[in-house]
Amino acid sequence: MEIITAVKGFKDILPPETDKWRHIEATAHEVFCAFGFREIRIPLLEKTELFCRGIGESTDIVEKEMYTFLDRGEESLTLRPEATASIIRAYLEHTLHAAETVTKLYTIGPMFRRERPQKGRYRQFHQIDTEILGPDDPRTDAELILMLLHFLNKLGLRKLNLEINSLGCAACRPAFREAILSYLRGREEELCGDCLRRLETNPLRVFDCKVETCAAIISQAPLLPDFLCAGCRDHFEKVQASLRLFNLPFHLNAKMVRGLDYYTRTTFEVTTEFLGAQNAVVGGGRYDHLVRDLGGPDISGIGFAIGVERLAAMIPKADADALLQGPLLFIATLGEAALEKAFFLCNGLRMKGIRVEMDHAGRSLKSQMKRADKLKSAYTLILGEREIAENKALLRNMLSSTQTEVGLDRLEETITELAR
RNA sequence: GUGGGUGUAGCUCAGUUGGUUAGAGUGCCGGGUUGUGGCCCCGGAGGCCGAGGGUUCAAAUCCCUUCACUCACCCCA
Repeated sequence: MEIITAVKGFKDILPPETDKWRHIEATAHEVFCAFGFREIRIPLLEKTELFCRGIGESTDIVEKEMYTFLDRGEESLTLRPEATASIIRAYLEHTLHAAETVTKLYTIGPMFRRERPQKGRYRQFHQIDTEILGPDDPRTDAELILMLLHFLNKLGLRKLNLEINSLGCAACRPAFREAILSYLRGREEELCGDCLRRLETNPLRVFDCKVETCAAIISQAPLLPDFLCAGCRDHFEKVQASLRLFNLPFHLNAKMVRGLDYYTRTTFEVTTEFLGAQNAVVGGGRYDHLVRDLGGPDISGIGFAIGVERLAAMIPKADADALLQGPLLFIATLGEAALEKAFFLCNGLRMKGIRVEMDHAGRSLKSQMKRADKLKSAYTLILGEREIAENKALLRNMLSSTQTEVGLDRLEETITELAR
Protein backbone atom coordinates (compact mmCIF):
# COMPACT_ATOMS: atom_id res chain seq x y z
CA MET A 1 0.00 0.00 0.00
CA GLU A 2 1.24 3.47 -0.79
CA ILE A 3 2.11 5.79 2.03
CA ILE A 4 0.43 9.14 2.31
CA THR A 5 2.78 12.08 1.88
CA ALA A 6 2.63 15.63 3.22
CA VAL A 7 0.92 18.35 1.18
CA LYS A 8 3.12 20.23 -1.31
CA GLY A 9 4.95 23.07 0.37
CA PHE A 10 4.12 21.79 3.86
CA LYS A 11 7.19 20.51 5.66
CA ASP A 12 7.88 18.27 8.60
CA ILE A 13 10.47 19.68 10.94
CA LEU A 14 12.47 16.78 12.34
CA PRO A 15 15.15 16.46 14.98
CA PRO A 16 17.83 17.72 15.13
CA GLU A 17 16.30 20.66 13.24
CA THR A 18 13.74 21.04 16.03
CA ASP A 19 16.59 21.71 18.48
CA LYS A 20 17.51 24.71 16.38
CA TRP A 21 13.91 25.92 16.34
CA ARG A 22 13.59 25.64 20.10
CA HIS A 23 16.82 27.57 20.49
CA ILE A 24 15.50 30.31 18.20
CA GLU A 25 12.20 30.49 20.03
CA ALA A 26 13.79 30.48 23.48
CA THR A 27 16.09 33.32 22.43
CA ALA A 28 13.13 35.27 21.08
CA HIS A 29 11.18 34.87 24.31
CA GLU A 30 14.17 35.99 26.34
CA VAL A 31 15.17 39.00 24.24
CA PHE A 32 11.65 40.29 23.61
CA CYS A 33 10.78 39.96 27.29
CA ALA A 34 13.76 42.17 28.19
CA PHE A 35 12.41 44.80 25.80
CA GLY A 36 8.98 44.73 27.42
CA PHE A 37 7.07 42.58 24.94
CA ARG A 38 4.33 40.15 25.93
CA GLU A 39 3.34 37.09 23.96
CA ILE A 40 -0.01 36.93 22.21
CA ARG A 41 -1.44 33.77 20.66
CA ILE A 42 -3.91 34.27 17.88
CA PRO A 43 -5.97 31.89 15.72
CA LEU A 44 -4.69 30.50 12.44
CA LEU A 45 -8.06 31.11 10.85
CA GLU A 46 -9.71 34.50 10.39
CA LYS A 47 -12.55 35.99 8.44
CA THR A 48 -11.32 36.66 4.93
CA GLU A 49 -12.34 40.28 5.11
CA LEU A 50 -9.72 40.97 7.78
CA PHE A 51 -6.90 40.37 5.31
CA CYS A 52 -8.62 42.10 2.41
CA ARG A 53 -8.97 45.25 4.46
CA GLY A 54 -5.68 44.89 6.32
CA ILE A 55 -3.15 43.83 3.72
CA GLY A 56 -4.81 45.43 0.71
CA GLU A 57 -7.08 44.03 -2.02
CA SER A 58 -4.58 44.56 -4.82
CA THR A 59 -1.62 42.88 -3.16
CA ASP A 60 -0.38 39.54 -4.51
CA ILE A 61 -1.01 37.95 -1.15
CA VAL A 62 -4.69 38.72 -1.19
CA GLU A 63 -5.17 38.40 -4.93
CA LYS A 64 -3.71 34.97 -5.48
CA GLU A 65 -1.93 33.46 -2.51
CA MET A 66 -4.48 32.99 0.25
CA TYR A 67 -5.97 29.69 1.39
CA THR A 68 -9.60 30.81 1.40
CA PHE A 69 -12.67 28.59 1.70
CA LEU A 70 -16.33 28.76 2.57
CA ASP A 71 -17.04 27.31 6.00
CA ARG A 72 -20.03 25.00 5.47
CA GLY A 73 -20.93 27.09 2.48
CA GLU A 74 -21.66 30.13 4.60
CA GLU A 75 -18.76 32.25 5.78
CA SER A 76 -15.53 32.96 3.90
CA LEU A 77 -12.55 32.08 6.06
CA THR A 78 -8.81 32.30 5.37
CA LEU A 79 -5.71 30.68 6.82
CA ARG A 80 -3.66 33.66 7.92
CA PRO A 81 -1.00 34.73 5.41
CA GLU A 82 0.63 37.04 7.98
CA ALA A 83 0.19 37.96 11.62
CA THR A 84 -0.13 41.74 11.82
CA ALA A 85 -3.77 41.96 10.78
CA SER A 86 -4.76 39.31 13.33
CA ILE A 87 -2.85 41.02 16.11
CA ILE A 88 -4.54 44.35 15.38
CA ARG A 89 -7.88 42.54 15.23
CA ALA A 90 -7.29 41.06 18.69
CA TYR A 91 -5.94 44.39 19.97
CA LEU A 92 -9.18 46.08 18.96
CA GLU A 93 -11.51 43.24 19.87
CA HIS A 94 -10.18 43.23 23.44
CA THR A 95 -9.75 47.02 23.63
CA LEU A 96 -6.12 46.72 24.63
CA HIS A 97 -5.55 50.33 23.57
CA ALA A 98 -7.68 51.50 26.47
CA ALA A 99 -5.50 49.71 29.01
CA GLU A 100 -2.19 51.33 28.13
CA THR A 101 -0.80 53.86 25.67
CA VAL A 102 1.89 51.60 24.30
CA THR A 103 1.28 47.91 23.68
CA LYS A 104 4.16 45.62 22.71
CA LEU A 105 3.17 42.20 21.45
CA TYR A 106 4.83 39.28 19.72
CA THR A 107 3.73 35.94 18.40
CA ILE A 108 5.40 32.92 16.84
CA GLY A 109 3.62 30.55 14.50
CA PRO A 110 2.76 29.27 11.05
CA MET A 111 1.52 31.41 8.15
CA PHE A 112 0.07 30.14 4.88
CA ARG A 113 0.56 31.38 1.35
CA ARG A 114 -0.12 29.33 -1.75
CA GLU A 115 2.97 30.11 -3.80
CA ARG A 116 5.21 27.82 -5.80
CA PRO A 117 7.67 26.43 -3.24
CA GLN A 118 11.39 27.00 -3.61
CA LYS A 119 14.42 27.54 -1.42
CA GLY A 120 13.40 29.49 1.67
CA ARG A 121 9.77 29.65 0.60
CA TYR A 122 7.09 27.22 1.66
CA ARG A 123 3.31 27.23 1.66
CA GLN A 124 3.25 26.79 5.40
CA PHE A 125 6.08 28.82 6.84
CA HIS A 126 6.72 30.31 10.24
CA GLN A 127 7.17 33.84 11.41
CA ILE A 128 8.26 35.52 14.57
CA ASP A 129 6.16 38.65 14.53
CA THR A 130 6.37 41.70 16.79
CA GLU A 131 4.20 44.80 16.91
CA ILE A 132 4.35 48.02 18.90
CA LEU A 133 1.02 49.86 18.98
CA GLY A 134 0.96 53.46 20.21
CA PRO A 135 2.42 56.87 19.40
CA ASP A 136 4.70 57.10 16.34
CA ASP A 137 7.74 58.28 18.29
CA PRO A 138 10.83 57.77 16.08
CA ARG A 139 12.71 56.31 19.05
CA THR A 140 10.20 53.48 19.00
CA ASP A 141 11.24 52.66 15.44
CA ALA A 142 14.89 52.65 16.41
CA GLU A 143 14.26 50.61 19.54
CA LEU A 144 12.42 47.94 17.59
CA ILE A 145 15.19 47.71 15.01
CA LEU A 146 17.79 47.64 17.76
CA MET A 147 16.00 44.76 19.45
CA LEU A 148 15.77 42.92 16.15
CA LEU A 149 19.48 43.14 15.45
CA HIS A 150 20.34 42.24 18.99
CA PHE A 151 18.20 39.15 18.62
CA LEU A 152 19.85 38.15 15.34
CA ASN A 153 23.31 38.72 16.75
CA LYS A 154 22.50 36.65 19.78
CA LEU A 155 21.70 33.76 17.45
CA GLY A 156 25.19 34.05 16.00
CA LEU A 157 24.12 35.46 12.64
CA ARG A 158 26.75 37.42 10.78
CA LYS A 159 27.03 39.34 7.55
CA LEU A 160 23.58 40.79 7.89
CA ASN A 161 22.56 43.81 5.93
CA LEU A 162 20.06 46.23 7.44
CA GLU A 163 18.31 48.41 4.91
CA ILE A 164 15.96 51.18 5.83
CA ASN A 165 13.80 53.62 3.96
CA SER A 166 10.88 55.94 4.52
CA LEU A 167 7.79 55.53 2.39
CA GLY A 168 6.30 58.84 3.48
CA CYS A 169 2.76 59.42 4.58
CA ALA A 170 -0.64 60.18 3.12
CA ALA A 171 0.47 63.78 2.63
CA CYS A 172 3.65 63.19 0.65
CA ARG A 173 3.40 59.80 -0.99
CA PRO A 174 0.80 60.80 -3.62
CA ALA A 175 3.14 63.47 -4.96
CA PHE A 176 5.90 60.95 -5.38
CA ARG A 177 3.52 58.48 -6.96
CA GLU A 178 2.59 61.09 -9.53
CA ALA A 179 6.22 61.92 -10.20
CA ILE A 180 7.25 58.33 -10.73
CA LEU A 181 4.20 57.67 -12.90
CA SER A 182 4.86 60.55 -15.21
CA TYR A 183 8.54 59.59 -15.40
CA LEU A 184 7.73 56.02 -16.37
CA ARG A 185 4.87 56.88 -18.74
CA GLY A 186 7.32 58.31 -21.26
CA ARG A 187 9.43 55.17 -21.24
CA GLU A 188 6.86 52.42 -21.58
CA GLU A 189 8.54 50.70 -24.57
CA GLU A 190 11.67 50.11 -22.51
CA LEU A 191 9.89 48.49 -19.59
CA CYS A 192 9.40 44.75 -19.21
CA GLY A 193 5.94 43.19 -19.19
CA ASP A 194 5.84 42.87 -15.45
CA CYS A 195 6.69 46.52 -14.97
CA LEU A 196 4.01 47.63 -17.43
CA ARG A 197 1.55 45.76 -15.26
CA ARG A 198 3.03 47.34 -12.12
CA LEU A 199 2.51 50.74 -13.69
CA GLU A 200 -1.21 50.12 -13.25
CA THR A 201 -1.24 48.22 -9.94
CA ASN A 202 1.62 49.51 -7.85
CA PRO A 203 4.12 51.81 -9.63
CA LEU A 204 6.49 51.82 -6.64
CA ARG A 205 7.22 48.16 -7.20
CA VAL A 206 9.04 48.95 -10.45
CA PHE A 207 11.94 49.77 -8.14
CA ASP A 208 12.19 46.09 -7.30
CA CYS A 209 12.56 44.89 -10.88
CA LYS A 210 15.67 42.86 -11.65
CA VAL A 211 15.48 43.20 -15.42
CA GLU A 212 18.50 45.15 -16.61
CA THR A 213 16.70 47.62 -18.86
CA CYS A 214 14.22 48.43 -16.11
CA ALA A 215 17.00 48.87 -13.58
CA ALA A 216 18.67 51.32 -15.94
CA ILE A 217 15.51 53.37 -16.20
CA ILE A 218 14.96 53.24 -12.47
CA SER A 219 18.48 54.45 -11.72
CA GLN A 220 17.50 57.81 -13.24
CA ALA A 221 14.04 57.94 -11.70
CA PRO A 222 12.92 60.37 -9.03
CA LEU A 223 13.53 59.02 -5.53
CA LEU A 224 11.14 58.78 -2.66
CA PRO A 225 13.24 60.57 -0.01
CA ASP A 226 13.25 63.73 -2.14
CA PHE A 227 9.51 63.91 -1.88
CA LEU A 228 9.10 63.44 1.87
CA CYS A 229 7.16 66.16 3.64
CA ALA A 230 8.79 68.04 6.50
CA GLY A 231 7.18 65.83 9.11
CA CYS A 232 8.25 62.58 7.47
CA ARG A 233 11.77 63.85 6.80
CA ASP A 234 12.17 64.89 10.40
CA HIS A 235 10.80 61.57 11.65
CA PHE A 236 13.13 59.57 9.43
CA GLU A 237 16.16 61.63 10.44
CA LYS A 238 15.43 61.04 14.09
CA VAL A 239 15.14 57.31 13.50
CA GLN A 240 18.56 57.33 11.87
CA ALA A 241 20.06 59.43 14.64
CA SER A 242 18.85 56.95 17.23
CA LEU A 243 20.29 54.04 15.28
CA ARG A 244 23.64 55.81 15.15
CA LEU A 245 23.49 56.28 18.89
CA PHE A 246 23.81 52.50 19.18
CA ASN A 247 26.40 52.28 16.38
CA LEU A 248 23.99 50.19 14.40
CA PRO A 249 25.22 50.05 10.81
CA PHE A 250 22.49 50.48 8.21
CA HIS A 251 22.05 51.10 4.51
CA LEU A 252 19.73 53.80 3.27
CA ASN A 253 17.90 52.17 0.40
CA ALA A 254 15.70 54.68 -1.35
CA LYS A 255 14.52 51.97 -3.73
CA MET A 256 13.23 49.59 -1.10
CA VAL A 257 9.47 49.41 -1.31
CA ARG A 258 7.42 46.77 0.37
CA GLY A 259 4.66 44.58 -0.88
CA LEU A 260 2.03 45.16 1.74
CA ASP A 261 -0.15 48.21 1.27
CA TYR A 262 -0.28 49.31 4.87
CA TYR A 263 3.27 50.54 5.33
CA THR A 264 4.00 54.24 5.84
CA ARG A 265 7.13 56.09 6.90
CA THR A 266 9.87 53.82 8.25
CA THR A 267 10.35 50.49 6.50
CA PHE A 268 13.23 48.08 6.85
CA GLU A 269 14.57 44.74 5.76
CA VAL A 270 17.37 42.50 6.90
CA THR A 271 18.95 40.61 4.03
CA THR A 272 21.79 38.13 3.69
CA GLU A 273 23.76 36.56 0.90
CA PHE A 274 23.33 33.03 2.27
CA LEU A 275 19.78 32.37 1.23
CA GLY A 276 19.79 32.46 -2.55
CA ALA A 277 16.96 34.34 -4.17
CA GLN A 278 14.89 34.60 -1.01
CA ASN A 279 17.42 36.83 0.67
CA ALA A 280 15.11 38.69 3.06
CA VAL A 281 15.15 37.24 6.56
CA VAL A 282 13.15 40.02 8.11
CA GLY A 283 10.81 42.65 6.80
CA GLY A 284 8.93 45.31 8.64
CA GLY A 285 7.81 48.85 8.94
CA ARG A 286 5.47 51.40 10.35
CA TYR A 287 1.78 51.57 9.57
CA ASP A 288 -0.07 54.75 10.46
CA HIS A 289 -3.54 53.83 9.29
CA LEU A 290 -3.93 50.10 9.68
CA VAL A 291 -5.52 50.30 13.12
CA ARG A 292 -7.96 52.90 11.91
CA ASP A 293 -8.67 51.01 8.68
CA LEU A 294 -9.60 48.00 10.75
CA GLY A 295 -12.15 50.07 12.62
CA GLY A 296 -10.07 51.25 15.56
CA PRO A 297 -8.87 54.58 16.87
CA ASP A 298 -6.14 56.60 15.18
CA ILE A 299 -3.18 54.72 16.61
CA SER A 300 0.07 54.10 14.80
CA GLY A 301 2.01 50.87 14.85
CA ILE A 302 5.28 49.37 13.80
CA GLY A 303 6.41 45.78 13.58
CA PHE A 304 8.49 43.20 11.82
CA ALA A 305 8.21 39.60 10.73
CA ILE A 306 11.12 37.17 10.80
CA GLY A 307 11.07 34.10 8.57
CA VAL A 308 11.97 31.26 10.91
CA GLU A 309 12.87 28.77 8.14
CA ARG A 310 15.23 31.31 6.63
CA LEU A 311 16.65 32.16 10.02
CA ALA A 312 17.24 28.51 10.88
CA ALA A 313 19.00 28.01 7.55
CA MET A 314 21.46 30.74 8.46
CA ILE A 315 22.54 29.51 11.86
CA PRO A 316 26.21 28.50 11.60
CA LYS A 317 26.75 24.75 11.64
CA ALA A 318 29.13 24.92 14.59
CA ASP A 319 26.44 26.70 16.63
CA ALA A 320 23.87 24.12 15.66
CA ASP A 321 26.19 21.26 16.59
CA ALA A 322 26.78 22.84 19.97
CA LEU A 323 23.06 22.48 20.63
CA LEU A 324 23.39 18.72 20.43
CA GLN A 325 23.91 17.59 23.98
CA GLY A 326 24.31 14.00 25.01
CA PRO A 327 22.89 12.35 28.12
CA LEU A 328 24.70 12.56 31.42
CA LEU A 329 24.68 8.81 31.81
CA PHE A 330 24.35 5.65 29.79
CA ILE A 331 23.72 2.46 31.71
CA ALA A 332 25.24 -0.67 30.17
CA THR A 333 24.09 -3.98 31.60
CA LEU A 334 24.89 -7.67 31.43
CA GLY A 335 22.39 -10.23 32.63
CA GLU A 336 18.74 -10.10 33.62
CA ALA A 337 19.29 -9.04 37.24
CA ALA A 338 21.42 -6.08 36.16
CA LEU A 339 18.90 -5.10 33.49
CA GLU A 340 16.11 -5.00 36.04
CA LYS A 341 18.21 -2.98 38.46
CA ALA A 342 19.26 -0.56 35.70
CA PHE A 343 15.70 -0.16 34.48
CA PHE A 344 14.64 0.97 37.93
CA LEU A 345 17.62 3.28 38.43
CA CYS A 346 17.39 4.80 34.95
CA ASN A 347 13.78 5.88 35.22
CA GLY A 348 14.23 7.06 38.81
CA LEU A 349 17.00 9.40 37.69
CA ARG A 350 14.94 10.61 34.75
CA MET A 351 12.16 11.59 37.11
CA LYS A 352 14.72 13.71 38.91
CA GLY A 353 15.26 15.53 35.62
CA ILE A 354 18.54 13.83 34.71
CA ARG A 355 18.93 12.58 31.16
CA VAL A 356 19.81 8.90 31.24
CA GLU A 357 19.81 6.34 28.45
CA MET A 358 20.05 2.57 28.43
CA ASP A 359 19.58 -0.38 26.14
CA HIS A 360 16.87 -2.96 26.74
CA ALA A 361 17.85 -5.46 24.07
CA GLY A 362 20.48 -7.32 26.09
CA ARG A 363 23.25 -6.71 23.60
CA SER A 364 26.99 -7.15 24.07
CA LEU A 365 28.83 -4.78 26.36
CA LYS A 366 30.86 -3.62 23.40
CA SER A 367 27.85 -2.56 21.41
CA GLN A 368 26.36 -0.85 24.45
CA MET A 369 29.61 1.08 24.88
CA LYS A 370 29.49 2.06 21.23
CA ARG A 371 25.99 3.29 21.72
CA ALA A 372 27.03 5.36 24.75
CA ASP A 373 29.80 6.91 22.72
CA LYS A 374 27.51 7.62 19.81
CA LEU A 375 25.04 9.39 22.07
CA LYS A 376 27.88 11.51 23.50
CA SER A 377 27.10 10.35 27.01
CA ALA A 378 29.33 11.99 29.62
CA TYR A 379 29.43 8.86 31.80
CA THR A 380 28.69 5.19 31.38
CA LEU A 381 27.62 2.99 34.25
CA ILE A 382 28.64 -0.63 33.81
CA LEU A 383 26.41 -3.00 35.68
CA GLY A 384 27.15 -6.70 35.08
CA GLU A 385 26.56 -9.98 36.84
CA ARG A 386 29.91 -9.60 38.61
CA GLU A 387 29.03 -6.13 39.92
CA ILE A 388 25.61 -7.21 41.11
CA ALA A 389 27.24 -10.09 42.98
CA GLU A 390 29.69 -7.70 44.63
CA ASN A 391 27.01 -5.07 45.25
CA LYS A 392 28.75 -2.35 43.22
CA ALA A 393 28.92 -0.79 39.76
CA LEU A 394 31.61 0.74 37.54
CA LEU A 395 31.24 4.41 36.66
CA ARG A 396 33.22 5.32 33.57
CA ASN A 397 34.06 8.86 32.57
CA MET A 398 33.84 8.74 28.78
CA LEU A 399 36.04 11.74 28.20
CA SER A 400 38.97 10.73 30.39
CA SER A 401 38.43 6.96 29.96
CA THR A 402 38.79 6.42 33.68
CA GLN A 403 36.41 4.47 35.86
CA THR A 404 35.68 4.12 39.55
CA GLU A 405 33.69 1.70 41.67
CA VAL A 406 30.49 2.84 43.30
CA GLY A 407 28.48 0.88 45.84
CA LEU A 408 24.97 0.04 44.69
CA ASP A 409 23.41 1.74 47.71
CA ARG A 410 25.17 5.01 46.81
CA LEU A 411 24.45 4.92 43.08
CA GLU A 412 21.53 7.28 42.75
CA GLU A 413 23.14 9.76 45.11
CA THR A 414 26.44 9.70 43.19
CA ILE A 415 24.78 10.26 39.82
CA THR A 416 22.61 13.02 41.18
CA GLU A 417 25.75 14.78 42.33
CA LEU A 418 27.32 14.46 38.87
CA ALA A 419 24.31 16.27 37.47
CA ARG A 420 25.19 19.38 39.41
C1' G B 1 0.84 30.89 -13.17
C1' U B 2 5.86 30.56 -16.40
C1' G B 3 10.74 28.32 -17.29
C1' G B 4 15.12 25.03 -16.13
C1' G B 5 17.15 20.75 -13.40
C1' U B 6 16.80 16.04 -10.84
C1' G B 7 14.49 11.14 -9.47
C1' U B 8 19.32 4.39 -8.24
C1' A B 9 20.30 1.52 -0.50
C1' G B 10 17.97 5.28 5.60
C1' C B 11 21.47 9.55 3.78
C1' U B 12 25.20 11.58 -0.14
C1' C B 13 25.97 9.85 -4.86
C1' A B 14 28.70 6.49 -8.96
C1' G B 15 26.84 3.57 -12.86
C1' U B 16 26.05 5.17 -21.91
C1' U B 17 28.85 2.23 -28.17
C1' G B 18 21.73 -1.02 -23.96
C1' G B 19 24.54 -7.23 -22.15
C1' U B 20 25.42 -11.90 -16.26
C1' U B 21 23.54 -12.06 -9.37
C1' A B 22 23.07 -2.98 -9.77
C1' G B 23 27.96 -0.44 -6.90
C1' A B 24 30.81 3.06 -3.37
C1' G B 25 31.00 6.14 0.90
C1' U B 26 28.28 6.98 5.22
C1' G B 27 24.68 5.17 8.67
C1' C B 28 22.56 0.60 10.88
C1' C B 29 23.51 -4.68 12.93
C1' G B 30 27.32 -8.28 14.17
C1' G B 31 32.47 -9.87 14.73
C1' G B 32 38.18 -9.06 15.42
C1' U B 33 38.89 -15.08 21.79
C1' U B 34 36.15 -15.52 27.19
C1' G B 35 32.80 -8.26 30.01
C1' U B 36 34.79 -1.94 27.91
C1' G B 37 33.48 3.40 23.30
C1' G B 38 36.36 6.65 19.67
C1' C B 39 40.93 4.68 15.11
C1' C B 40 41.55 0.37 12.06
C1' C B 41 40.08 -4.45 9.78
C1' C B 42 36.24 -8.21 8.42
C1' G B 43 31.20 -9.71 7.65
C1' G B 44 25.75 -8.87 7.27
C1' A B 45 21.08 -6.72 6.38
C1' G B 46 18.96 -3.00 3.21
C1' G B 47 17.15 -1.27 -3.70
C1' C B 48 10.40 -4.34 -8.37
C1' C B 49 16.90 1.89 -10.34
C1' G B 50 9.90 7.48 -8.92
C1' A B 51 5.35 5.28 -11.56
C1' G B 52 3.01 3.57 -16.23
C1' G B 53 3.56 2.33 -21.26
C1' G B 54 6.71 1.51 -25.70
C1' U B 55 11.28 -0.06 -28.75
C1' U B 56 14.62 -4.54 -28.31
C1' C B 57 16.74 -11.23 -28.01
C1' A B 58 18.08 -7.87 -23.83
C1' A B 59 16.50 -1.33 -20.61
C1' A B 60 18.80 1.96 -14.46
C1' U B 61 20.67 3.21 -19.57
C1' C B 62 16.74 4.77 -25.67
C1' C B 63 11.45 6.99 -26.65
C1' C B 64 6.55 8.72 -24.80
C1' U B 65 3.29 9.85 -20.72
C1' U B 66 2.68 10.92 -15.70
C1' C B 67 3.95 12.02 -10.71
C1' A B 68 7.22 13.89 -7.14
C1' C B 69 11.10 16.87 -5.63
C1' U B 70 14.16 21.04 -6.61
C1' C B 71 16.01 25.88 -8.42
C1' A B 72 14.68 30.40 -10.72
C1' C B 73 10.90 34.14 -12.42
C1' C B 74 6.55 36.53 -10.10
C1' C B 75 6.00 37.92 -4.94
C1' C B 76 7.51 37.79 -0.13
C1' A B 77 9.48 36.19 5.66
